[in-house]
Amino acid sequence: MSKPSPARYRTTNWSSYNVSLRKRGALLIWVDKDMVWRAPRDGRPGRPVVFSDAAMQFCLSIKVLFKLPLRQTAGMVASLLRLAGLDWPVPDFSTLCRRQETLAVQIPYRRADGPLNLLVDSTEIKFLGDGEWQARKHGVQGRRQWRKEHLAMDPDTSDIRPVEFTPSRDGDRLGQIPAGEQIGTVTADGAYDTRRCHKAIIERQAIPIRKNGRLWKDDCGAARARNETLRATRYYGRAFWKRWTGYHTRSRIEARMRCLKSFGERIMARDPDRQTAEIHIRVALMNRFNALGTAEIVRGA
DNA sequence: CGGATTGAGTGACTCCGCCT
DNA sequence: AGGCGGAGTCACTCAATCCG
Repeated sequence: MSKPSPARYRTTNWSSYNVSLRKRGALLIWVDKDMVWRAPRDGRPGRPVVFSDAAMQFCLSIKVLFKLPLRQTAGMVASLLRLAGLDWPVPDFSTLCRRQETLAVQIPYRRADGPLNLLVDSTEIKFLGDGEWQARKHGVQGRRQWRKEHLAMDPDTSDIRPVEFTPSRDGDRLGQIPAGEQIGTVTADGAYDTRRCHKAIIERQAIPIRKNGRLWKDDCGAARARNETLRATRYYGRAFWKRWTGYHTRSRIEARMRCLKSFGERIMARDPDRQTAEIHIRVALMNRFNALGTAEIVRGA
């Protein structure tokens, strides 16, 4: 048996790995200045991770951005690094695939002062194709597979905050917002008007807001808070309420949804975890580009 | 030192989509 | 419709590291 070639990549000077890419000319605008290509020692037994999560996210970002398959992504990243004059190894496409499954994508976001007001919406993204493997894997036959994707936008910065991405039959959760962060209001449509959602929102001491609806039974804190909101809405009327809650800004999150869809209607990954990672990478890219500059619209004199 | 653990590389398998 | 190439995933193997 022929033994694996000595290294497809030249041996690397590991000590140079911690050099900030930005200092290298910032060839790649979405690379964080603190990005470390090589994974730090984690002290666990076993073969250590070669590539850091940041490196993985970078490679997968290239993949998403240029709509490349895994194999071509590895080649493109190698080429980019060469252009940047960096002698760094590039993960194998198989490594990319495996690490994508467990990758915790870092989604950059900016924060304005004051409590966070969230606009929540969801959209659906189609699986790759309708092949038999899906029916086999997911036990659903003859039905198109969709993933529901939840986005929460911070209207102050237009950044998308970490989202929950669940199979459509699962419930909704207000996850991934740091526990220390104060949430002011959560604005969502009727799809989120469930007791579980309200419970999650009330637990964070936030005010849930929705368009219209009937009163619930006053049997728990979540229901009472919701009823109060509804009564206020009815009392003051829709127009005032709209101004009060800024509901019209919902159109902004729908614009962000369209933006997200511009990455393509389909996700390449087949496994749910990898799909989640892929969506998160799209969101991270959107926020990154958003942070580069957003049009500021002011009323004329 | 050697077993346990875990990540990376390799080849094979399967699916998708294009082409004929 | 079927062939074929490209692509994603998986099982297996190898390699590196920890720990008793």
